[in-house]
Amino acid sequence: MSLQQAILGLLSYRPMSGYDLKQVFDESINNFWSAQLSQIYRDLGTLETKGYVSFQVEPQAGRPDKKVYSVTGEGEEAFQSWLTKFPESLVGPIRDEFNIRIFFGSRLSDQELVFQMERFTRQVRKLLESYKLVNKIIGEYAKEISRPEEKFYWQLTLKRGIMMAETSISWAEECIKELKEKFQKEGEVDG
Amino acid sequence: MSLQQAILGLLSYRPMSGYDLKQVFDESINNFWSAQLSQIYRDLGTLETKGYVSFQVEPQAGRPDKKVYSVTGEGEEAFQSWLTKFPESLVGPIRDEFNIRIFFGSRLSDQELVFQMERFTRQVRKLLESYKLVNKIIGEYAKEISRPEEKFYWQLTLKRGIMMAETSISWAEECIKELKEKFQKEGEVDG
DNA sequence: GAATTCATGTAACTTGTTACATGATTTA
DNA sequence: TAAATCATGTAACAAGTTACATGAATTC
Repeated sequence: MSLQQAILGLLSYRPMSGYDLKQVFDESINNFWSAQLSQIYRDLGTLETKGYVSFQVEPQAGRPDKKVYSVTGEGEEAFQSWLTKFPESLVGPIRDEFNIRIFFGSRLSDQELVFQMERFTRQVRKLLESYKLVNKIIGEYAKEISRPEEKFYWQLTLKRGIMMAETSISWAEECIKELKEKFQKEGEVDG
Repeated sequence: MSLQQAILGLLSYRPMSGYDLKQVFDESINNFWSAQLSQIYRDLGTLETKGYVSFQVEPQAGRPDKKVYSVTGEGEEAFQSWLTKFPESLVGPIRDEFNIRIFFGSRLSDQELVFQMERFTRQVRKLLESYKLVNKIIGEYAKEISRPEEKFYWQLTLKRGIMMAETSISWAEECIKELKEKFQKEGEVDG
């Protein structure tokens, strides 16, 4: 459901093709909602059947034709009504495969866990770096679509991603410390 | 995929019915992986077809029969091999509907956003409270299954949940502050 | 008397992922 | 010459959600 809403919201800024939408997802929304191209195309189809979007074919020289989608009046209405109806529960389920492996960590060596945790922090640090870039893109994009007032809200959501990433790093570092202490103690007992 | 692995891992501690598994998910794993009962039953079926689990029917007085599942040798092997093979990317996609609404926050009033943010913090605070309970359950459960060494790893994953929840609250409070500043400024301009 | 707990599931549906297919143009 | 980019999608599958069905026992 939410992917369709996100698509409607993005199209309300400016008409786009499925391919364009994928770029926007990857360089901004990705932080809290990701989407595969195949899913975007499918949901654009569903939205069209519902009458929430319509498209115009834009021929291109030496490139495949573009289908440029825009939100219809009905779509605009549906999106606005979805947006204002916040669900009772604002905290959704989390799914994290890394945590499952840590949960069953007794089956792995503590050295292996430290190694994976370090790999984890490196990946999250990269993510954090990419967020800095997103911050720039946000400002430019807001100007591009002549909606400077959007920037404020986009930054709120980005801020959350940044804070979460920073917390992830702190957590992993804490884990590494505890794991190292653990196998130092165990070493003492053994030796 | 991961749900099946989580089920195998939990069953390796002690044989359980689908219903039992649901309880364990709800009061511990829920923090980073949730599951519907219907999905658990389905995946138990799939695991059985794969030969990774087997069950024994346990008749009960005045209650429906229990199907108590346990991990087979093959299942044990499959789980261990999954566990040791960490994927290249340790940071999975996030999906958060609340963030989508904030992202498109310019379509809502700042007062409404403050209201929802406050509701959000209250819900996360409740979650945090429930984590304290989980902490107790973890200790008891580790003893119950005679695996005191598990507690350490369970606490690592729980710690992450706690830190994430705390960060969410900080973020929302920061947002509320900024939103209030925003509409105070706008009030000044208007008045 | 109504709701919750225990215990099983099925069916229908929605959402997300992976692989495949096409084909020109541009960059390394 | 291989790959990435632009641009469309389809098909098959996996995973997750919601609604429905049964039925006794217990608690409010």
